[in-house]
Amino acid sequence: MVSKQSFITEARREQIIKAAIDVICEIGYANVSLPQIAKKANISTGLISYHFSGKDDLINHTLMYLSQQEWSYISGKVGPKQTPTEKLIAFIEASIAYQVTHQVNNMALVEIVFNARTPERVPYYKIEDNEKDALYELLEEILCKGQESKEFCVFNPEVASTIIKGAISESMLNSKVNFEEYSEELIKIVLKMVK
Amino acid sequence: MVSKQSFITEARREQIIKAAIDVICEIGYANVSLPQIAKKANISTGLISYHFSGKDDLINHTLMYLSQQEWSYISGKVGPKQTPTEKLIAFIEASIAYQVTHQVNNMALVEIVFNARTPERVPYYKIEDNEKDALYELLEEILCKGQESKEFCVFNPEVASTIIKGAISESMLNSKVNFEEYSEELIKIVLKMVK
Amino acid sequence: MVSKQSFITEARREQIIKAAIDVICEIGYANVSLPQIAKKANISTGLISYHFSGKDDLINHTLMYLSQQEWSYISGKVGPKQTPTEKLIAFIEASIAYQVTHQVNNMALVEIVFNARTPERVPYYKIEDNEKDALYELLEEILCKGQESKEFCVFNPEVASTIIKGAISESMLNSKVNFEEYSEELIKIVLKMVK
Amino acid sequence: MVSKQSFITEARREQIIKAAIDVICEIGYANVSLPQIAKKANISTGLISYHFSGKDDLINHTLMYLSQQEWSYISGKVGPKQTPTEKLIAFIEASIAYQVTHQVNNMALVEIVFNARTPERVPYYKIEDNEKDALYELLEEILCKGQESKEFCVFNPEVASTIIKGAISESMLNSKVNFEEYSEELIKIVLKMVK
DNA sequence: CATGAATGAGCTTTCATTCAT
DNA sequence: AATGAATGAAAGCTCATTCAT
Repeated sequence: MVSKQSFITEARREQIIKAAIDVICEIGYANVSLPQIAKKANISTGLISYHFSGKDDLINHTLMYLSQQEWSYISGKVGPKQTPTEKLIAFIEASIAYQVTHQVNNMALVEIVFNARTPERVPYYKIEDNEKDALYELLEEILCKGQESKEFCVFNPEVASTIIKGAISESMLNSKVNFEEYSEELIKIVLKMVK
Repeated sequence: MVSKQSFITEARREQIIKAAIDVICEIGYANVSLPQIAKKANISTGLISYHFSGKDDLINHTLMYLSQQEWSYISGKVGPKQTPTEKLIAFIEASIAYQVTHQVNNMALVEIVFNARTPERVPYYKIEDNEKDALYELLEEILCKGQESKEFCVFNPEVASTIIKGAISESMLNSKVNFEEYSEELIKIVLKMVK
Repeated sequence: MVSKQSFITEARREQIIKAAIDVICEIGYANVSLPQIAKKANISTGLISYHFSGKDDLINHTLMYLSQQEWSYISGKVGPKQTPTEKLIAFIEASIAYQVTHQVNNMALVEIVFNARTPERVPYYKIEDNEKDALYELLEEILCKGQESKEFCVFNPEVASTIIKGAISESMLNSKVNFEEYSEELIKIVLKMVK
Repeated sequence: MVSKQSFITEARREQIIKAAIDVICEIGYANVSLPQIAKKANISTGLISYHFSGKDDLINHTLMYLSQQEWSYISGKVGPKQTPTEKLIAFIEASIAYQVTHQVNNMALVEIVFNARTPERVPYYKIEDNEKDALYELLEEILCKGQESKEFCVFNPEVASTIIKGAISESMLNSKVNFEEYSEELIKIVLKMVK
């Protein structure tokens, strides 16, 4: 049983994280401040410090929250599929769909990953993150399984997964792109690539 | 004729821009401040305000500088090539080579594009930038020419260029990637894709 | 009869006071905060506010506690002695011994006396404090009795007591001092002074 | 030649230090804040940070300023005297006179010494400070010279100097004390002690 | 052209205190 | 009697910018 107190705390923490996500999207990571997050959440600034050990801690928890959301969405779509080809298609479709249906989440994730740094000033995008890598590993695993079963041809799976991930990420940046069309085309090209 | 004053001014501006690039790489866009750039350039903070109308202005000029550097490097490699296939290969090779030989420039460019926002809080990565688009257009042009000359098969050139650009960008984020190998593999796969 | 409730209350209050003494020694009066005292006592911050009307109230009770400890220690050693000379020696010995055997208490006392102020910003070391003055009065009484009985020569007892008190206090500040030697020497000199 | 710029800076630094001294006396070390010092000096808070690297730095410079003031006053009175006895008398007279004529300085010095701590939380009164020790050494030197010339009798000079220093310091704390009388009496007693 | 002095706003963090439970 | 949640104020510090020189 979860005590009432820890329930309140958990609810508050999630409320703060969601406010952080909104503010990050609206004004950008570089301009985010605790007072603005507090304002968005209609609480006092001090309450954020009460529930998180500091700004870094809040950002890290927000990143974890966002990574888990993305992971559970995509892996949920891929899991039920049987063959590597089906899984690969599902992976691409789900990845792009997530960017459309969870725009705010996706944008906040990008903002954090490309802006946050460790206290030693190492950029987050140069660190190995479990959740981020989890999606990479899922994709690589699909590609390898496909090669083992001879459904896919011979290619370097790591390079291929990087290409696919890059193509997915890039779609967000090209405002001219129609996501449905892009998704279909990307699947066609990728299938041509791996078959 | 360029006056002596404007010559000094130009030299100063470039000195400041280069210092800004270094500092952005070292501590990240979100942590950059004019005093730190001034320190790196061994000048007073006020001098930056004298040569640029503000922090935003300096960032914008730095971005333009970086975009032009990248553009001239890549287009310089692509230009001499004759056939679309050769041009495509040269584009990919040059793009990845630039990331390796101009790491600091590339990193600063990424930092700015993914962090800076207009005064209205619109992220730079959602705006159409002339220089950024210039590379996109060059790539799309290569692809279209190749399709016209029947060297390339039928595919949506906009989607394809987004995929290629994404694959190039992503390489920077995957620390495990060996750039030479990645470049070769990517060319193979892209050729398979377009042929 | 003391009720169970007030017994618990008293125990809590002493627990908090002792935690306050420890924290004051460790980080200094100027840096002390209720949360840190609560942490040291393994209780919630709110509980301190429940048992004391505020931070000032806690400090005042801590000061009273420390003054009483010192007073009972020293007066306990002096009381049994018979002659003024014996009492004077006992006073000096006990005063210096207390600083050695109750270092933490002594240090916390000094920290509070030299740092705390009334709400009107009057420093505690400029106020007449009953317990602090009690020791002064004891010493002056000894000196006067000795003059009355002709054991001591003629001198201004108030000045002499201030000198003796100062010599005792100062010993704490000179890290080179060996307390046993200092105590012996001080007694010699004081006896020479009063005889 | 001192440049005009460094002159302005020096004047500002001294102005800030003097404001700090006043505020420390008025509200006590534990309550001092940069905004209050700035208010007293009629400048912005940021300007203090511009001239000093931080609050600690300002406090340290204030302490140095106060120590040097005291040292130059006392050593200035002692220096011209010829015999150890004369020097000893001058030392005591000057020490107590300084406390009377420079009450604010003396109080601020006491506040800092008894309240400030290093970043590692070591109290200043447990550290060896050059200026503080300078006065101690001057006194000990006087005592030793007097013993060498047989003007003074045999005693432990370190203990004696601690006693004298303590007697001087304590005078500040006893509000009943008349300083002139105290000075005279103390000299009498000390001379009796050393002769 | 260049500097150093100066300001005011903003940030992160900590604190004393209150209150519902 | 005791806790945890919450607030508002204040702290130290850094910043972007301006300005006199």
